[in-house]
Amino acid sequence: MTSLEKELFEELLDKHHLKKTAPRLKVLSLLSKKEVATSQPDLESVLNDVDRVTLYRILIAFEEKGIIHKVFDLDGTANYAMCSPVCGDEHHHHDEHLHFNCTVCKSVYCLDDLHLPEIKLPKGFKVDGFTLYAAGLCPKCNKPA
Amino acid sequence: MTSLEKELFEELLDKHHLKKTAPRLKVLSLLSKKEVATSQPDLESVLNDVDRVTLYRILIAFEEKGIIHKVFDLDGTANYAMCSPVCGDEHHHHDEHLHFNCTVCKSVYCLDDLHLPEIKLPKGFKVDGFTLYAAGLCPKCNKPA
DNA sequence: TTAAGTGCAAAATCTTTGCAAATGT
DNA sequence: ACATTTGCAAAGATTTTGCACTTAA
Repeated sequence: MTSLEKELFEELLDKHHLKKTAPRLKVLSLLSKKEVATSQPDLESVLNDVDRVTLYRILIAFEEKGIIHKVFDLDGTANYAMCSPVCGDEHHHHDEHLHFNCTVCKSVYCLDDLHLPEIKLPKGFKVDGFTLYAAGLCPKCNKPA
Repeated sequence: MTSLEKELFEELLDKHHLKKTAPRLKVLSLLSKKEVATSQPDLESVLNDVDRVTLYRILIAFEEKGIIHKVFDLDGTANYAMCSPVCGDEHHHHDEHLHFNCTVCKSVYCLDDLHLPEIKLPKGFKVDGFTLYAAGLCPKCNKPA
């Protein structure tokens, strides 16, 4: 973790009135490094010096504050990813992103900036937001053999 | 369960080489009655004479055969719904449906027949199928007070 | 100093597995 | 009769809760 990154993370924690503790910085560092969403078990195995319970609590806190968000992969396991660089305020959650599930490597990509076309629902439904899941092959697994 | 329904369910089970047992018929009857997807805990509480383990196994078997499908609500809990009337063959799963999550009553509607507009992904991704989630108010909860 | 956060132990849940008894074909 | 399917008991895994100790502010 570069010192620049560290500053960024500390700023982020400050902004949300969270203390800048080692476990939290580790989680942020890890998630921000990855372009894909990471499952709780995966995080756990990498952060093996952080207590499992602490990890749970960090993830919950981060999600509440809008620092990270949860997406579910095809098996229904929760994966966590940073909210796009500076979406992070608690009220404005733009959920209009695409989550891409790779069927081979199981990675979950959050393709945040993508315009969804207008979609019309049957009468009576009032839509607050969309989330689109796509399944298929990610660039890495789509390489010709 | 009318005798007509019963016939239908038995036929369905036959088609998939599953025995027509009481627990299975109950699950089918329950799910087919509901327009919305039902969570495993909900099913469990209604089918209180069916063992929890049996329910797990029935749901797994039905899903494998393509009789029902799983959708995840906003909290990540799995909800089960009948596959649309006669989609039920194991190979052709048209996943192009919209799952609507009501934020008030938590119901999950499967709006199967809905055309999704074309969506373009970044280079390198190969898409097999889309699933669209929408959150908001369902017709019931959207009624003026 | 003190409120927030961590880590451990223990409870509560949820899910899976093994096997004998029951059931459908 | 035979292969499935069920129900129970027990193992395994996951998640939550309580509380004393530590740490950032």
